[in-house]
Amino acid sequence: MPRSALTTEEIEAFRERITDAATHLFAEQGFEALTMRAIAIEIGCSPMTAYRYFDGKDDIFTSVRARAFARFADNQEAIARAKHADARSKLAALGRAYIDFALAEPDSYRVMFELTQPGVSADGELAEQGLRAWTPLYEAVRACVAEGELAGDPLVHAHLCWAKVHGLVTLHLSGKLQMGAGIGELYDCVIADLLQSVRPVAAPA
Amino acid sequence: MPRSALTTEEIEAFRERITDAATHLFAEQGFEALTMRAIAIEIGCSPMTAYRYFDGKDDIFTSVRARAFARFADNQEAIARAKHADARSKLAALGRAYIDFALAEPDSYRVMFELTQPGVSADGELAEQGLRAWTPLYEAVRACVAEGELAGDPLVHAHLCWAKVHGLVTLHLSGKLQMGAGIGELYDCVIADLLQSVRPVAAPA
DNA sequence: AGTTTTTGATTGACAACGTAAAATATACGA
DNA sequence: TCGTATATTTTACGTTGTCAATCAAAAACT
Repeated sequence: MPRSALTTEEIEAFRERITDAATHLFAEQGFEALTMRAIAIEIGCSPMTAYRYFDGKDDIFTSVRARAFARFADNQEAIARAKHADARSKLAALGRAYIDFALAEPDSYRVMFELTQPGVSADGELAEQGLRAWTPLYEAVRACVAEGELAGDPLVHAHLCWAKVHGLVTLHLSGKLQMGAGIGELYDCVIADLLQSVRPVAAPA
Repeated sequence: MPRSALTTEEIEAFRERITDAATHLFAEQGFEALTMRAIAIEIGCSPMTAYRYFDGKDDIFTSVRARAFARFADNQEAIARAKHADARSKLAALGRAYIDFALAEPDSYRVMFELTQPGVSADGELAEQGLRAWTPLYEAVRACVAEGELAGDPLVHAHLCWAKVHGLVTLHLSGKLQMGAGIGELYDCVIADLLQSVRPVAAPA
């Protein structure tokens, strides 16, 4: 019949090459340099070749985001696997790692959270890696509940912890913070605040 | 000599018309619909006319962002002017108003914080309105310090408060929160956490 | 072996984008 | 009325994402 159809592995390999090129271009020269033709040059093929492996540019970008989430999830999972004195210090370590990752790779963090346009499907690889990235923090908070360090709903408190680090990182990366130096102190405080909020507190008004 | 040059007021009026049209287009059909030619149609003139009043599309977009910040600043200042029982309840009210604004006008909030590309100048109308929007929160925290509700650096704590509400709102608007309902509870908790963090606490580890 | 058929990759083209340059319209001082 | 400085439009160029048509290659059947 036909020329031997591409294996699933071959397809996945090519998808990975394209995602690699796109990730590289984005990290190197920013979003507006992420072009179909630029990707094609990087790959060494025609601009239309990518269309056989992706639905279009948005799909490629979604793949880039999923990869960024995957690397972030790897990072968080590694911290979660490491030994910690107790649940609270584990949570603090996860928060530190979260911030460190975002500041070490601001482009990755931006592509994960900032350039999110509505209309992307909630399922697929992106959702899966996003869940992976979120799980360590959630489990750490649940552990704090199990050890009696936390009174309320773990889901609520985990979201609160996430919002604190995410908010500070986002404001920092977009240049909104008014304090030039002393940012380190600010991050210390947000970590301390993470731990403080998981102590039993009076019910909110 | 020449045909009478445009007055400063006329120029400002035209700039406002363009900003109006751009704001409207963005809120109505999203970012990708914000086009030079679409603005021109909305205004009723040629696509190149806007270039006499703005440096280009980025400049127009910056003006849209400045306007969004201005409306947000108006909102915050109104809350700050109102009467409150004490400094802590004033801070809580500002936090509530922050969240309410962001959820009521997600497009405005997004244009303020999400689509921020590096390279925009830090001065001008945008920076001015951004400062206006930030000041009420900062002053409220400073008042908490003055009333002995807060031990540390007001600048640090104000940034922390900002990060908390901004982080939660941003995660919510980008669809990252895992809790379908119960979001109201989450926002209640972040407000409570705002107040809790301005109580004297032990020095961070 | 030669032809057909199926699949992958390329080329060409199109509409839309931002915007530089050239051309045109407009209104006042002479 | 005419000249000139200013406001606006027209034209055009390079780039973008992507559809349609074309090309290339390789396995299967005659």
